[in-house]
Amino acid sequence: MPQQFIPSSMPINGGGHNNNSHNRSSISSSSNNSLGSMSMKKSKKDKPSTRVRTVLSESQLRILKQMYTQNSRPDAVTKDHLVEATGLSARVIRVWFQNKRCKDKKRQTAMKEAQRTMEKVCFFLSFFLSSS
Amino acid sequence: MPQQFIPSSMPINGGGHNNNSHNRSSISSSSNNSLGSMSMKKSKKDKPSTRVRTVLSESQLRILKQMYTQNSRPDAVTKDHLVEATGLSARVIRVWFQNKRCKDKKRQTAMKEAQRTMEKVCFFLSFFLSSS
DNA sequence: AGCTAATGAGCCGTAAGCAG
DNA sequence: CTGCTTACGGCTCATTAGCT
Repeated sequence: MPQQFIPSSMPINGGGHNNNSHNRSSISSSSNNSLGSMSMKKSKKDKPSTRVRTVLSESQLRILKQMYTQNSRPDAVTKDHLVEATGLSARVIRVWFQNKRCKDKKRQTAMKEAQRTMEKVCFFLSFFLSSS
Repeated sequence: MPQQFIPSSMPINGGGHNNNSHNRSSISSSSNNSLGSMSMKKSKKDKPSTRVRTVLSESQLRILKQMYTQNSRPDAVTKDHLVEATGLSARVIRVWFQNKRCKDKKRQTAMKEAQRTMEKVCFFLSFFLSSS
């Protein structure tokens, strides 16, 4: 249930990294293409654990993001384009956009909520101050 | 930013034992690498202690350090380059950067602290001197 | 002894999986 | 498709252990 909570406090800090980190990414190490050949069944029964997480490289991410700003819901042709441009599989592209949309929406909702509570706080604050 | 608390908050995650070990003993001190004939796999029983400490050669270290000055937090592509350039495993590269960052940070913090206490000392010193 | 690779725990962001 | 959950890769920080 609560994977998501609204922090409600300014980033007190967080351990760790400066807020600007866009550093994420990775590349497939030299030319792997793990798709296909690996016989991983899609049986829903048991997969004790082998999910292959593709790590997107900086450049791939940049391409995807740019496209996203133009159109968050690209049609098939566009996706095809992206496949070619990034070298990723169509599936990865699709999933990326899905996740991105979802994430964005969630963030926006959280932001609105935060703003609302902020306004409330400000209101009460001004109220108390004016009463004295 | 300077202060860092370790929250130690709720233990949400169950478990989490992940261990991937790619083990690769790369011992390349400048030249020779021949084989790792000694393949000590980790048998879970009997050697609580045999860590393979990689000794970095001068040239490898130079490459890493130079890259570090440019970017202390390289992305995967860059790391991949480093893997190729140094002949070290990706894991070793990653760990090196982690340790380096940590070390740097610690040193910097210590330096700041030292400076602060220095200022205090100077202040008191000047105070006592002026009083006489 | 000091340096510093390596390890482990705890956490975060997010790609992948699945239900609806 | 959305929305939620899960598992993975990487990070920090503290600690352990192998060199010179």
